[in-house]
Parts: sequence; C-alpha cells; structure tokens
Amino acid sequence: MSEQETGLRSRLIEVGVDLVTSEGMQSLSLREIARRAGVSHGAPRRYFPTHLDLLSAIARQGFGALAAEVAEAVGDGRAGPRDQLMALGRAYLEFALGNRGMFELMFRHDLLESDRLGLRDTSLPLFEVLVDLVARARPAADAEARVVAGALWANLHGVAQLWGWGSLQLAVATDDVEPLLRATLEAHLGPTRGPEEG
Amino acid sequence: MSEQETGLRSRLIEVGVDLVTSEGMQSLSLREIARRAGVSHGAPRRYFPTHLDLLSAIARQGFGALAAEVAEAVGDGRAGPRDQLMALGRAYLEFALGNRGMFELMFRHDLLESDRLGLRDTSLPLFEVLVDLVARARPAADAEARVVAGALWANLHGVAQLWGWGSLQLAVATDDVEPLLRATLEAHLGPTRGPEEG
DNA sequence: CAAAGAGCGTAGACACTGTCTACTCGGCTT
DNA sequence: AAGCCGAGTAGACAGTGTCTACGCTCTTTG
Repeated sequence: MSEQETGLRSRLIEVGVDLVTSEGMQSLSLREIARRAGVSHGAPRRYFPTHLDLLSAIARQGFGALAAEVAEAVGDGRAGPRDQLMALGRAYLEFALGNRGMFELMFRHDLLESDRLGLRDTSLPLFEVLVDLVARARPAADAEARVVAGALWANLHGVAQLWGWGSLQLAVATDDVEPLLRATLEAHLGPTRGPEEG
Repeated sequence: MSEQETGLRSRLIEVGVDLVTSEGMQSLSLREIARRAGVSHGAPRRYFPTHLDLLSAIARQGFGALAAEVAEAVGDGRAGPRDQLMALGRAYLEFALGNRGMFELMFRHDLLESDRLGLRDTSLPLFEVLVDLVARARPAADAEARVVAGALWANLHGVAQLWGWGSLQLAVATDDVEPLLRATLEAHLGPTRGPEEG
C-alpha cells in the first residue's frame, strides 16, 4: 500500500509469498518463481544475486506480517499485560499454524545464519515488546525478565513447531492446542489469579 | 554392535551419519552418499526406494542416539525426578547443539509428516519417560502431567532451535544457555525448594 | 536529430540433482 | 552344466542454481 513498486523486484517477492502460502516451501524454486512472474529464469538475478537472497526477501515479508499480527493482538495495553501475553502467544501460534509454509521458510537455519534477514530490525523490537510485557506481568523478578521472555518465546516457538507437524498431538494425545498454550503461559508467568478463572 | 550388517544398506546409513555430522545437511545428496560409499548413484535404490527413505533411515539413527543419551542422562532414578529432568533437558540441549546437522535433519517436516521415521516406536517411549518424571516431580497436578510434559518438551525444543541459530543469544543478550535451561525447568516444575539454592 | 550508452530482460550452457530403465556379472539352485 | 536371480553399473531424462553472452528499448548527449 505504501509503495506501489510495480517493478519486477517486488513482483517476484509477491509471487513467492503467494506460492509458499498456497503450495508450500518446496515449490519456491528460482525458476518456478520466475515462471509465475512471467519472466525468464535469469531475470531475478538482476535484483537478487542468489536464490537465497530471494528467499530471504520473501521470508522478511513473513516476519513483517507476523510482527503486524502480533502487534495488533497485543493492542494498546488496556487489557493488562497478562491478557496481552496470552493474545501474543495465540497470535504467534495462529500465524505459525495458518501459514505453515511461510513459517517453515522463515526459520530455515541457512537463512537465519547469514544475516540476510535483518532480524535486528524486524524481530528484535518484537522481542522487546515481549520483555516489557513479561516485566509488567511479573514485577517480582525484574532482572530476569529477559531470560523469562526468552524461555517463553522458545516455548511458544517449540509448541508451534512440534504441533505443526503433529508430534505434540501424538504425544499429548489431544487435538486442541489451547491447553498447551495455557500451560505455557502459566508456566512462565505463574498461575492465574486474575478475574478470569475456569 | 548388535548387528554387524556389513551390507551396503547399513554402510549407506553409516556414511550418511558421518556426512551429516561433519559436513551438514546440505551435503546429504543421494549421489554424494553413494560416492562416499564407493558405489554408483543407482545402487542405493535397491535398498531405499527414494532419497527421502534414505534420509529417514539416517534420521532414525539420530533419534536412536538421542534416546540413548537421554536415557543415560536420566539414569536410574536415584537422583530424584527433578534432577533427572534437569539432566534430561541438558542432554537434549547438548545433543541438539553438538549434532546440529543431524538435529536439523531429524526435525525436517517432510520427514516427520510421512511416518517413515516410525516415531511411535522411537520417540514416544522417550516422551513417556518425560511424562512419568513430570508426574513425580509435580505430584499435585497429576491429570495435567501429559500437558505439562508436552509444554516442557516444546520449551526444550524451542530453546534448542532458537539457540542453535543464534536468535536467542541475540535476544537475551548472553552466550550461556544454562540460565535458559534453568528458567525452562523452573517454569514448568515450579521454583526450586530442594537442598540446592545458589 | 542521430548516436552512444545504460538498464533490463532473454537464452543458452554448465554442473549438479533425483528418478527411471536397460544392462551386466557372479553365485546359487536344480 | 544350464538357468536364474540378487546386486550393482551406466546412461538417459527432466529439473535445479549459477554464469555468460547477447538483444532490446529508452534515455541522455554530442
């Protein structure tokens, strides 16, 4: 919306996002993206030196979308930090389970290891939000807020991954993520003693 | 040890394990494995109908090794369930961080989705150990032991993943996993009130 | 106004991949 | 001794990512 950018560069990214959403990650070959964009297989090279660079650009779009959904779920803070964290966790899980191909692409190790993704710009601010919410939801342990936030993030991420490919369903013997989400939040924030109960 | 199995089938698996350990997952092409095993590229087909089947066999080896290390770390139970869980978590993390290529291979979604891995036979017993330890470490909430164990597993797995490619180091701003491991255990088992208290 | 140039995309080659099929070769059974 | 069958070879095929040489079109410039 902000930038029309009708150029080929953005079109390749858009095609990639659509492709990974509808067909999954294995269909994100350089030549297939070029084909769907209606250009020859050599064209992307002008904008992305390598296939991995194009994939990284697509993944960045995913991180942007995730950040947006999480930010919207967190809201303005009128709900209180605990409910905000619950909404954050739910948004994270819903994104991961609703955009499985994109989520898989985003956390490919070979993309993350090179700093092509620029996580410092996209994801770190998101993590700071998490740290802040944790610090406000657990005012007691202030110094450890970063560690708790890190563990909580890892927990959400692990649930998203393991649930995504069915391992957790098999192990816990259920088909509802909600109990796992609740258990995760309660583990890191302490048991609920707010107005909500049951 | 139990089976010599000097046949080509087991040799291919062995070569694959060595290869993924030393060179990483991207070097696990069918032809490269065959090359290192000293046979033609068509030979593996006699034992593994497809490349994915060979990869799955290699990954199974990984799951076996992980199960063995975890079982050894858990020990015979003289240490008490809480220390056992700590040892389990540490073993899981050490395996993931020490065998990164193998760990990545083991949790590839396209391997997990097909039931080629036979996780019901290899990993589910391991999870039952976890459930049992959780139930004994938290005798209060007995019915939720499965859910807590699932959340704890997800937490360990998430820490392993995110730490493995450096995201957590960046976020939490540390270079030691130990605090994250401690936070994970304490979150799901409650604060330590044992003899140790540093 | 014509010519030079730069930006952008095309097209083919190369090495590599996974899969399929036809073939060969050695040891066993009958 | 003859036939057969397991086991591995070798080549073909479509597809991939990268590289290079080549056009086309539009703009700038002499």
